[in-house]
Amino acid sequence: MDITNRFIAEKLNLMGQLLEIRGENVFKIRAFYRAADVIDRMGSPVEGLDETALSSISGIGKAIAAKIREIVKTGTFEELEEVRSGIPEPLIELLSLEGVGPKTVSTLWKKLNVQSIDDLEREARNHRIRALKGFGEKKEEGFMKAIAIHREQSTGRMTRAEADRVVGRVTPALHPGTFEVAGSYRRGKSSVGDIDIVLSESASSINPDLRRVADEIIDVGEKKTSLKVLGRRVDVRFSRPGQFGSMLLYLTGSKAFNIKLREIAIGKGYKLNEYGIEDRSRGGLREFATEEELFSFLGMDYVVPELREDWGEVERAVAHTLPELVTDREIRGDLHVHSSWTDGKLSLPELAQAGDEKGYEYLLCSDHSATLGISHGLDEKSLKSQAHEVELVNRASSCQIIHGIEVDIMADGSLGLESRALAELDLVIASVHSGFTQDRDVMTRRLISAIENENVDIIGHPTGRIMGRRQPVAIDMDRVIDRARETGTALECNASPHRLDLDDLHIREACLKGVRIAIGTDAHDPSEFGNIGYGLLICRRGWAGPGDVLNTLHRNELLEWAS
DNA sequence: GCCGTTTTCGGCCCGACTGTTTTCAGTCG
Repeated sequence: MDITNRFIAEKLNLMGQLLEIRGENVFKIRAFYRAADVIDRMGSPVEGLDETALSSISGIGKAIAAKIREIVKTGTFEELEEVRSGIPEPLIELLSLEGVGPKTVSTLWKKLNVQSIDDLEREARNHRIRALKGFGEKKEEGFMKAIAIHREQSTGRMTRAEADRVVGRVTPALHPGTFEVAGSYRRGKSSVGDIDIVLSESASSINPDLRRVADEIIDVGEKKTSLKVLGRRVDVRFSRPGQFGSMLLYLTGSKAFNIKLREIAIGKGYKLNEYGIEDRSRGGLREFATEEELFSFLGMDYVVPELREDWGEVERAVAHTLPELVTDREIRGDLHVHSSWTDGKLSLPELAQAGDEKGYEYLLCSDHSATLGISHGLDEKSLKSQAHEVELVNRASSCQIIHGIEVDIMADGSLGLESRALAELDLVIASVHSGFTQDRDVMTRRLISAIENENVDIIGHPTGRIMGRRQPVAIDMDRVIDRARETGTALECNASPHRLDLDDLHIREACLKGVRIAIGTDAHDPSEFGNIGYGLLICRRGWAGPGDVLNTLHRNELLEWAS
């Protein structure tokens, strides 16, 4: 059985939670959380690393390195099992309740023998909690409410499309130029937890407008207001215009990035917070209306939001060696669209026209192959007719249709169409659409045999994940990326907000190794062409430069690359 | 438990908000 980074991170995280409930040293606890976070965010598996290699990773020392080795060998570690044996397992679920942390759990457990959410509900209903020191009526009500929320929704994250709908509802209530959406939304993450907005107007002047667009007001304060909009949490933070830069920086995060920046400030004798920078010895607050001024004050280059993850960008900004990222100006076309020849809505002439309107040089028409029954896929014969129509349409349009296909990768790694048919096409995308539950080794070999096929140019949505619906397939991405580099095959960044596949970390790994990325919207409908922006954000988060992305090539360069 | 061109010991990001309190603990982001 493979030990994934996620699995290791979960064990370390669990250790942190258990130690919290036990009331251990907070810095020891933090060390476990930090190590878990570091492991979880690493692009390549740590399973094969020895203790020396592990402890050279920042945030992992000798002790945790040894525990990771133990997890790889046995699936757990001795100290974890020891701590776990003294604490009832359901206690941990209590931590997922809003407003309930380790101290609360610990007190409830020791004083009232509350071991589960059901226990807590019973005690709260019988008003036995208010009798405890430090607890009262409000706390009891809060617990009941938190339990209700917990049961109602195991709160999933939003897709970017959903986040855009929430933002689109809130921002008309705000005045242009007075606000910025911050948080993971601004960083371009593939999914978003809640929406954070920084606003340079005062609470009193704007709150009535916000009330109108909200389903519910959660909190109202002088410094921040929390709303529920379209069922999602929106936090609005008020800032004086003169302090807007530091507030925006703070609320954009990521948390790890903020901590790194504060450490840099400390190293220079300053204290950084959301109001500005204080001189630790002389006092006095220096304010920043823009983020650019703040970065400059700290001697750093401006770090775009997409890079703010503490993946090495802070050091690069200090050394003035930040990478050049791909931008929308360099995108010359969409490398994955469907037509009405199969399950798409637009005919080829309509596609070409839509491409024109987007200012594209080309669109890669990649309909499904016949093996995928549901979408009336193309066979060799219909591909020939389609090729003929493509030729006709291209004569009348400035946006050129590149004739391709999205061919199925079958369970055994073979392709859904004969090589003879594929060889006729300009570009071939190969994707997995079935048999997602194969084990890791089989799935990896399946993808690699598609990569090795001489006709395949791009692997479509390589992990197959669909947000909130389907987990990514088990796959050895290192091996896939290595083989893609050796064969000159590109990997897709599927820009559908439900997929965003590959995601940022894998894009980063691929680019580091010299594998090209193809951004494709997988559009079946004209409204989906705009999704290209989501894919672009993910690529930028993966540190992709213009040279890493196939869509920056001119049509003739692209066709040459594919041949 | 982790970390280090000022440190191998003594630090570890910082503030808002709530509910419980007469000055603070706990939780959250």
